[in-house]
Amino acid sequence: MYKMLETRSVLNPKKRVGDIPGIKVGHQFYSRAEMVVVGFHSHWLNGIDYMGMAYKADYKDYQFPLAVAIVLSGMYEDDLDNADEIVYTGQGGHNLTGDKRQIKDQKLERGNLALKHCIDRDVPVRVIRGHECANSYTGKIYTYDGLYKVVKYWADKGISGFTVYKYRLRRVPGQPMLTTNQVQFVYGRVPQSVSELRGMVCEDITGGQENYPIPATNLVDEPPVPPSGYKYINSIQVAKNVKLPKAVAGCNCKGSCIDPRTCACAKLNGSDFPYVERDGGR
DNA sequence: TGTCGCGTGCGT
DNA sequence: ACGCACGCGACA
Repeated sequence: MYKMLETRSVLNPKKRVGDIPGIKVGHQFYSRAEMVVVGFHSHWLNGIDYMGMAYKADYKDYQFPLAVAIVLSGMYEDDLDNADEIVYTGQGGHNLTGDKRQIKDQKLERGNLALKHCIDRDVPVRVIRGHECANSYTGKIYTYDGLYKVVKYWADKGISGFTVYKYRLRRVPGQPMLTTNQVQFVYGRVPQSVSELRGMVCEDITGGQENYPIPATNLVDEPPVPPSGYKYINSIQVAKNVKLPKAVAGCNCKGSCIDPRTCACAKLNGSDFPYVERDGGR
């Protein structure tokens, strides 16, 4: 422990906004602790890493607390991950153990307040995604996916009926392509055989819920990392613990209410994808 | 596979 | 000094 503190003080004693020297987009960590050690994300449990009031003197004109990094692991039921666009759920009211669902209303404080303050002055946030990975000693791998900007936030009623704060993040352009789970969907092209697809990571990301399988390939990761942290319902990527509600009797939505969390009768209607499905995992 | 409980740095 | 938090390993 002393060593970790020492190391940390040597590497990046102070939190900072934006990139950390030596850690490029696509960098893979094998545990949360590794990120703590290099000061990339200074919590081993928290999703939101932010600079507290102590940093106020260093960054005049900025509102504090101010967020610098977040981790997406697919643990929050109200998250939506769409690669370049993310809807991230704030912290709090979360049942850390057991079913990992929301059990209380969230408040606009701590990390939630810190993310809100990022909007005011376009402060970019480092985004790290967690994937399941058999090769890692923790069974998980965490990848730096680049800087995102928080473009808006709002309060919402989450799936479990409690107030959650949501943050829409958009990836800053001009960065290397998403190296983690750069999953290229081959929807629309029927391969002669499965083996024809290079870098196949998943034969059907919908898990058989669609009429046609939607395979995904990954030509970037070495070895390829399959989509795992999230699951797909009606082609919509949702957190793992999202459960399909009962179909609304007599609903004639014909797929228009395509969010599976509000309507079980939503169907995939042709090529009309409400969310881009380029990104597989998490 | 799911659940449980210990775990610890950081912000207040 | 206290409480929070998107891990992690253990056990069944």
